[in-house]
Amino acid sequence: MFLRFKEDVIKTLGEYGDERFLRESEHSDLASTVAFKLAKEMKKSPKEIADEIVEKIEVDSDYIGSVESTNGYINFFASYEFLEDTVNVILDEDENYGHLNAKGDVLIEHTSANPDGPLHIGHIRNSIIGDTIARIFSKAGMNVKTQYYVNDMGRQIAITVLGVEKLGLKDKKPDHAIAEAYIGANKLIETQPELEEYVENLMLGYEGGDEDIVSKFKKVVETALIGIRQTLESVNIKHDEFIWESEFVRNGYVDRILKAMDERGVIRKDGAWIVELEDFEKEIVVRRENGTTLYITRDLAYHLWKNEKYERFVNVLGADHKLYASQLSKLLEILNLKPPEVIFFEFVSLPEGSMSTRRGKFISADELIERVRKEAEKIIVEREMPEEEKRKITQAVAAGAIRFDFIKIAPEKPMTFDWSKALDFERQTASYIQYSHARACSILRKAVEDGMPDLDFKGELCTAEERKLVMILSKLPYFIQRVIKELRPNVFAEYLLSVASAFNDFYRLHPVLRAESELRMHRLAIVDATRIVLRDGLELLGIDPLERM
RNA sequence: GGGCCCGUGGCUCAGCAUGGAUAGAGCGACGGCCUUCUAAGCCGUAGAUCGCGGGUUCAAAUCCCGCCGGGUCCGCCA
Repeated sequence: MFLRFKEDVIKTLGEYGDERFLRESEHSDLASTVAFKLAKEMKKSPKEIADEIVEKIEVDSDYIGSVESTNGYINFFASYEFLEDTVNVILDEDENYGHLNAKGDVLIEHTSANPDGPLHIGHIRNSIIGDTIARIFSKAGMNVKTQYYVNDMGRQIAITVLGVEKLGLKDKKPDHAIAEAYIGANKLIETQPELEEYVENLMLGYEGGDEDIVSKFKKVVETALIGIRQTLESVNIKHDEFIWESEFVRNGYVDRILKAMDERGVIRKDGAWIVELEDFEKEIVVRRENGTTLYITRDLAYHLWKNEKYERFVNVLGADHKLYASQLSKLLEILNLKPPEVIFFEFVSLPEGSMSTRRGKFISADELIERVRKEAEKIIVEREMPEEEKRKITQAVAAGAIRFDFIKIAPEKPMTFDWSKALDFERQTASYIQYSHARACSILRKAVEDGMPDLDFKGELCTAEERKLVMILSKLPYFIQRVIKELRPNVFAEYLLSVASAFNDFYRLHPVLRAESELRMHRLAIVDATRIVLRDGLELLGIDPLERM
């Protein structure tokens, strides 16, 4: 709705309707700073210019209530009709509100952690960003698939195979058992360097398709993935597909990409196959002298495959992959293929330094979830409700707290993990939003108990807090659009927080159930519209919108 | 050594793309609010040379240059 208001403002401004000069503002619903820009060339003060523009323009939009010139700003205010349309459209479209009619097949690749152990709190940042982006793209109307690219050909997996052979698998959650084998094997190699050669041979055998070795690798990778999937599920994340790196060796895509590069004449065959990237002053080896491929070769093949199947493909990657990703993109461009759009996120580190699966120095996502759940339990024990419901709420609150804690931070910000903060429910904004939603549900539930309520929003009944709340509700589609354009899901978290906050301001000052007739219907409509936006917004963040808590 | 990212109240962050109206939240601190729709809530107070130094501009947290501090990358590893 806000999007149309904005369009109307641009139209109304005519030749001055440059979107770049529009600002959301506390002084109005939308402000233009165009007068400031014109001041110099027109040799007049911004105030004079703004006055003149406001004088000149004709408003031909039901959504613009008034236009004012203040200190050089041109301030636009939404009309009652805009507010009414907003509430009515939300109530009418319900779960479809926020749909942008965006089209196209989109692939979002996220998490893609090496299957050599459990996900740690750095991986989960990746997962949460990826999953949230996928939900928001999907909401906008795109056909979204999510993929986990399984690095099954890595040295780590070969080492883990060695570990499982030498040390066996402990009886614990599968991904944790795998990590133990991996860490143990690394220690073995340190004391027995001759094992290196064995690892080399495993890798060669796997790429070559040696049946015995292939089945060993498969078992290790699948075991790890069982545990990883469980972890992801506990924070409401589910991938549509798991794509194994080795598939591209076996299905011919690796050969195709090598051939394509060869035909472009960019390969120098010097025993190994080498591509020179002048921009990077670097030589990239894409095929070893012994005929085996490298990680980047398979990744190129994967992206050739993405090019054939999808219109847009987005990767969520740790910032340590920046240089690598730009080299991959450059190679794809040389081949006339589209490079991926990438969301980079900075590291999650521990107070004592960075994490490492190999050294066993990490906090697993499972541990985080478990401890946050225990903390949430402490609050819920005091409530009177069935045990089953308490369990469900605890899980939803814990998963929500974790997801929100990660998603609210801009991806480019490095994070230092702090247990005391992660477990502090006073500062858990997710449960604050869930709680606001539960409050809205509670009011509506009681209204229904009093008999089927009528909802009837009237613009002229709006108080300042109601007007502000409805304006914010009108921006859901606008924020969905922004996330899609900017690939920054944290702005959506910020938005949802503002919805909850505006609702709480309204809640404090405006009794709903005790209000009479017209006012009651008006406020019930606001509550219901807010409920819808909070519910859908929470779902976009992968947080369960609880009706009671 | 070079590239990229971060540096905003005591703490965690938003704002920076597209410069503009008194720099916004939350936590923590202090003082209040449960006979009123869920107190996982609400209200109020204190607290900021926006890392430092220059520059551009009528106007800089935002753009440019230099520096400082932290992170990260620079394999015929993945």
